[in-house]
Amino acid sequence: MTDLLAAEPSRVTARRAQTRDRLMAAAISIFAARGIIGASVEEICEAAGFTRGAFYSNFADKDALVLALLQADIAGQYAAAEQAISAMKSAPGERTPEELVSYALTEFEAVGRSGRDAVLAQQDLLLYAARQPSLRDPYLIFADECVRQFTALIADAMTFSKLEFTVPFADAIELLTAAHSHMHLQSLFTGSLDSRILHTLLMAITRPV
Amino acid sequence: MTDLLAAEPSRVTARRAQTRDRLMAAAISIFAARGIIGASVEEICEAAGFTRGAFYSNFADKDALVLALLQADIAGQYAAAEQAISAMKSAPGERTPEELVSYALTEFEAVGRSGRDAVLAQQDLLLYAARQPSLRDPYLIFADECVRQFTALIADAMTFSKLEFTVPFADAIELLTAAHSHMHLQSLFTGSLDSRILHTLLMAITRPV
DNA sequence: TGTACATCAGTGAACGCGCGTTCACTGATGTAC
DNA sequence: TGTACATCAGTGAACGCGCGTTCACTGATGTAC
Repeated sequence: MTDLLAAEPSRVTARRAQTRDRLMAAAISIFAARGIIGASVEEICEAAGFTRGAFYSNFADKDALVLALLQADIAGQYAAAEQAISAMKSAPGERTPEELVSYALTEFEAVGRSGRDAVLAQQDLLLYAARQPSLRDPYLIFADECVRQFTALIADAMTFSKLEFTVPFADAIELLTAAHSHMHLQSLFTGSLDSRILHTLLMAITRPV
Repeated sequence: MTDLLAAEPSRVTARRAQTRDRLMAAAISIFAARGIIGASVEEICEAAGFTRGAFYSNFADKDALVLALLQADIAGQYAAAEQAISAMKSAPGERTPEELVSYALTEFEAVGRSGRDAVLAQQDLLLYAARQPSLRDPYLIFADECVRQFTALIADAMTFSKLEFTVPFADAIELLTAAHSHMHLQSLFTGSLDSRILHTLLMAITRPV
């Protein structure tokens, strides 16, 4: 019994895990460049330094890889939120409450996946999931988890900064999420992330406690 | 001289224009279903009732079709904005100023391309343009024009409703655009368009003159 | 520790398929007399 | 109006190519004695 249970995790050897990781990392940049639909398995394997056989030894097909990426992203998002909160709490200099929250959001960006590749890949993922019925539910779970992390971050930042929303909390989160996405998509064309809009929105929907 | 000038438009026969239109309409639904990258020329032609030769007789390649779609969308957007404004001005019943503006936005949705296919195709177009250098500038021109229409609509609606923004006008437009896009993307998963967020935002960033 | 064997992880050739694009063609449309 | 000819618009077969997926294989890793 004990042996059987122990056998399961030991099946996933370190070598195998590393191969999976390299394939997944390569996939993000290839997805960003060509889109999930346009990315060929060969191109991903080449970028990761493997042949196509290695891919099919690790993933049933392209959708399985996409699913694995979705699940892996949640962990990173969680770490980013935690780190952003503690960064804010030890923010240097004098700051207005709004600036503190803004600062937390900026940290959140910096820690999480927020480069051009990540933005392109993530947006592509959304569209892919909206089209592919088999990925719809996994994506919704992923999105929910992202909103949960984001909510925790904001709630903590608001309490710390002694601010409250002038609109229902859920609406505030949704508006911030919308502005956040918009900002990222803009950055695909301008080349740089401009968080002014997020700041404007924050000021418009918050007040001191 | 007159003949030469007159000859140009007569080159584009009615038959040819109709073929182009049918190909473009088919392209939107195929793009929505499979993505621009994943959509095959054959599938588009089949949906439009032509063979592939007809496609290449009308468009240099797939990118030329995408470009034509971009340009065609601007006209539709313009008509939608105009119609939304006049619909608002003759809105039935008693309404608060915010409701009037909300109503104008809702009308804007209803008239313009805002079905599931249009949302998917438009979002896909954004990503496609962000990746394809040759489509970057045409897309930016398109996006600018959309913002211009949207701005005209909002400005008119605000004046009519005797409201003003509590944030800079440009920021207000950007926030509304962000909420607007967010709403549409949400609808891809929920299946229905929920404009509550737009209304919340409007109330948060406006006040009576 | 050393050896013999078993299992595992990744290789690379092969397959069938569908794609984008081209082009010689034919029927439809337009023009000149 | 009718006829003969020219141009146009769309057809459909053909091409070369790259893709996803499979599979017999080999070298690497792990295990038992």
